[in-house]
Amino acid sequence: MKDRLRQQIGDALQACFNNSTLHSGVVPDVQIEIPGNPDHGDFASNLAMTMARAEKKSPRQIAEALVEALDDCDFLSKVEIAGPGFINFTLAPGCWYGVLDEITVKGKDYGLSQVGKGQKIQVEFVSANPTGPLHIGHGRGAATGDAVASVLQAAGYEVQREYYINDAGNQMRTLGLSLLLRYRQVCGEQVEFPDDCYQGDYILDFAKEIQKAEGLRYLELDESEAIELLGRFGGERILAGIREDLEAFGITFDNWYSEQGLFDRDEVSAGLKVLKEKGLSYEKDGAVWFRTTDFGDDKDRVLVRSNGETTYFASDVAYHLEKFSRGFDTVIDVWGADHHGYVQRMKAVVNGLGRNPDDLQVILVQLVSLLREGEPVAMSTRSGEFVTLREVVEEVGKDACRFIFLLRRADSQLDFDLELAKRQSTDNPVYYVQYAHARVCSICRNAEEQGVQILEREALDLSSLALAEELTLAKHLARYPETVINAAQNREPHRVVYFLQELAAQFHSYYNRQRVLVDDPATTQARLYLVKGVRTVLANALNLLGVDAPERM
RNA sequence: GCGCGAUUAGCUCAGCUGGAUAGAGCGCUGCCCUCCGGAGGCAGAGGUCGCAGGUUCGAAUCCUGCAUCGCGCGCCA
Repeated sequence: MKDRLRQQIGDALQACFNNSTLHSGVVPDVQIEIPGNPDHGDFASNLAMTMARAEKKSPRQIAEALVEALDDCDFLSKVEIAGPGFINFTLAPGCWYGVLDEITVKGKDYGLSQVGKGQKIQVEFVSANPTGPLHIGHGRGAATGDAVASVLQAAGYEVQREYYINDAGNQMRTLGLSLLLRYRQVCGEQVEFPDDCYQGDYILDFAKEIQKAEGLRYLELDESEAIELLGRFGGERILAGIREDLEAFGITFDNWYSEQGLFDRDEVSAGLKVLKEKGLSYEKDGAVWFRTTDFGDDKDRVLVRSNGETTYFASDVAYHLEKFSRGFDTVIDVWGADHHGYVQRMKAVVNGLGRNPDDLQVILVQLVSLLREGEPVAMSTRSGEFVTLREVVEEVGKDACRFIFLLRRADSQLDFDLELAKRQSTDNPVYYVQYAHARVCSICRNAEEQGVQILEREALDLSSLALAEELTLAKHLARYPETVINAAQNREPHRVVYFLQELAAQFHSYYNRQRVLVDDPATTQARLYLVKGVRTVLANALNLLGVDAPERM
């Protein structure tokens, strides 16, 4: 619709140049926006104002010339010049109801587009270390990454979802040590459990299981061997749990990528070699450094420590090098906001490797504060008693959990009230939206029970959709595709959430004032057609967020 | 100290990348049940968009400075 209008304006502009009403010949980017105030029509263009300087005429004069040159066309019902020089366009109601046909025809595909042109994008998210269960913060990262990926897919990008497993390095050793110490305790030894070991109860539980299954075997092993074995065992075990938790959360990855694999295939050392050959690294104080300062970082970063061990950063360099070699146009990393200091250096790496730093985009996900009836839920990381994602999903359900995680922009800190999430009332945004969907379904069931025959499109008379609220609903439905595109291009799935809340509000309001199933058959048919469009769009949008659209609740 | 991010209604937050009278939810006040699910709806009050400058036809939005808050600044991961 917008494009058609843009075309019309472009033609009018050309006509003005041709008949010399306007002189500059400069064709600016025609901006069309949707005014906040409905009195200003359905669309508005600021074209006349932006041209004022080049034309050396007042915006209103330009606007008049443009409006004069505008072809008569059936889809515009009113064109006005207003304010300092806005041109406001009001569309004929009929063309808004055309969107209902589009929705009906496209069904689940309504809202999909090809603006991504098949560009390859990888979204890497969660990527929690396999040293403990996922907690609530990981959950938000999971919901965000998955929704970003979905929204990108809907916009025509080719998307891969990847989980990077940090299964190498110190943390696995620490995990092995933690398990070994707990195991010794379980076996009756008096050993101290240091602060820098993993404190959570799950470690102790595993240790008990191991003792039960394998007896005292690990006591007899060489300590370093025991640590390695237990670290590997524990890591695999925890990772399996993470997969289960994510599955229960409705998230599946296309690829699980192991850091250890990078070492096994010598890709870390290969990556280091690439850097050296490009002159991007140097030795100092017995360590190897990356010249990230050449690309905007604060200081250079260590790749290989003086003791010969590579850093996590070295793995990440190799990992991102490898990612881009897989042919992605853009790589998106979803990180906890506490890692924001890391962004600059990774972009420096990408830059140093000869790519546009914007090819790596980082979405930072802020903390989640867990509340219960407004009171903070204690989350002591010291004792390891954090709230796990699993617990929260079990308590409030997948849908509420995912929806609430996406309620705010990712970089905005989020309050998550467990009681609110469970409440079945208007305070709870997820129920509010799902309920709208269930209500439409309910209406459709009633229609069926009453024996309402659904007519073919040709037999429908949409002119009975004459109410302002009906037009408003149709207009909102028409905005869904661009909402998805905006969400994709800005990597901001919360825009879909806001869209949904508004659509649900409009629907509830309409429902409350008007009956769909009325005595007049033509009106009933037309309203059912409208309301089914609402249902489809609600379902499509919820689906993008990984939230179910229930038929009854 | 340096860097990053924030600052919008009593509270939690949007604000479509520079547009016209700044929006929503919660909370508050007052209404609406012979009605397809009241698990709802309607209305009202509530703002010098942190402060001060600048850019221009036009600024919550862009630039500069300041203030306050949060986070990050290991040869950890």
